[in-house]
Amino acid sequence: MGYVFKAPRGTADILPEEQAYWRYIEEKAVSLCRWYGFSMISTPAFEDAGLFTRSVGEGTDIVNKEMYIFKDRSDNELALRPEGTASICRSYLEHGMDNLPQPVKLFYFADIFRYERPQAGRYRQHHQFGCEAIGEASPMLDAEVIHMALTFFKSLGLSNFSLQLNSIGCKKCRPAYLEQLREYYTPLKDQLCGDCRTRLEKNPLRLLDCKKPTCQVAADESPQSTEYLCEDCGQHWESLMEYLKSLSIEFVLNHRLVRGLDYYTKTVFEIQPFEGGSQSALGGGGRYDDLIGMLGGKPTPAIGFATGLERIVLNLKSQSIEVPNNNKPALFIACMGDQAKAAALKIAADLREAGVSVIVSAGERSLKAQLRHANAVGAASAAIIGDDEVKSGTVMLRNMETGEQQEVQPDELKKLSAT
RNA sequence: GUGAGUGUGGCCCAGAGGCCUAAGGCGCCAGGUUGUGGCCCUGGAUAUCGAGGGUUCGAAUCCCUCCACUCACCCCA
Repeated sequence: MGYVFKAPRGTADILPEEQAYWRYIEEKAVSLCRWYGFSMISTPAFEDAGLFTRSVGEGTDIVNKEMYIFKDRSDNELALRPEGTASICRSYLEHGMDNLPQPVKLFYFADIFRYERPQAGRYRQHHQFGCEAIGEASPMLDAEVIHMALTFFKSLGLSNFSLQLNSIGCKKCRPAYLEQLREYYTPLKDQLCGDCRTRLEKNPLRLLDCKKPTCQVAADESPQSTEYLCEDCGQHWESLMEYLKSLSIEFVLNHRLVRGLDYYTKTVFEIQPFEGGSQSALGGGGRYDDLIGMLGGKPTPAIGFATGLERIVLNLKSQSIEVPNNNKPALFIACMGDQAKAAALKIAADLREAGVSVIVSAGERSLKAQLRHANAVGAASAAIIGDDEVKSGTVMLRNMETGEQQEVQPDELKKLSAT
């Protein structure tokens, strides 16, 4: 391994043998989005850093210590996107999508960058599939997005997860709740960890998801946000649960689920695998009714969801879920002699035009070696072309499964369908 | 940021001061009679033993420093 370059820490090559998983996931996602009426959108991998500091929040870990910030040659402060939603909202505003029929439903695949210590299921560059429904406040949409997320995982064959759900209110009712939290926690201050003492001042919500045992004990007894919702949020919350019920969606009411981004309002949810702890969430999302406004748009409610593809692959593997592999060629052409090579090339070209996947053996190898290769790549059939075949204008077609072979006209090969 | 573990050919790994000019398996290449795969057999290529320094007559094996990777914590996907 004395090479000069390697993939930077926290990044990974997705090798050919891995790609089947990725295609499997992407194809499911795309067709699912069509069923739910979402259209695909792509946005740049980097944006003005301010977009994220403003939307994700100054006090969040993502902005504080995980964002890839850099200045370009014109001194613009840019950041590799640390999440997907902010960019989508920026694009929504920039392209006047508020003039489209609402809600505007968008989905995306995006590389996400966060400067973190890598470990299982966590990378500095990872990939998310996400969707956002912008411009409608109804909890129907919350239910639909949640339903879509769950359907997505189920359609992949995953069932080893639970839906964690909570409502964290809005800017009207949250201050009162935060006040309750402070009142509750302040007498307990001495039992809290250092982080939580500062959270008490800066971001009391985050007190709830601290992992330290002593802090957890405190969190168990803490006031619950759903008890302090305002009229509007309370109604929203109740209806959402009704809708979920009518969709037969089970969930775990997790009053300590608060999520790490500042822009969430009302509904928040996370999909958590049964194994792997809380740091291995498959996906998560929630409502962000104030975000578009924070970015300079008129008040526009929205809800979204995102999931990490690496973590899905991890789960597909741990659940031993098989994914289709379409990489095997229908035909491998072995050839010997200059004339045969030219003929092989021509036949392959014609077959591909006819929709048959073909690999032509190139180079100077023995027939034995060529067939070994045919076997290794999993070709269903092999065509052998040598001097005899060149003379007669035929090819020897060999079934790689049974070993049977027969002389056929090149055109016959078009019957071989791609597998 | 913090803590723990690991670093030997493309991959998995043996090896614990001299028998290592480094074993084995997988994979790769070639051959087992002339144009035939998958099994089997034979042969072959590929290792500055993570890097640098030190101890020693002698180090992959001991010590130091650094680097990388992995896992965990924080937090998220």
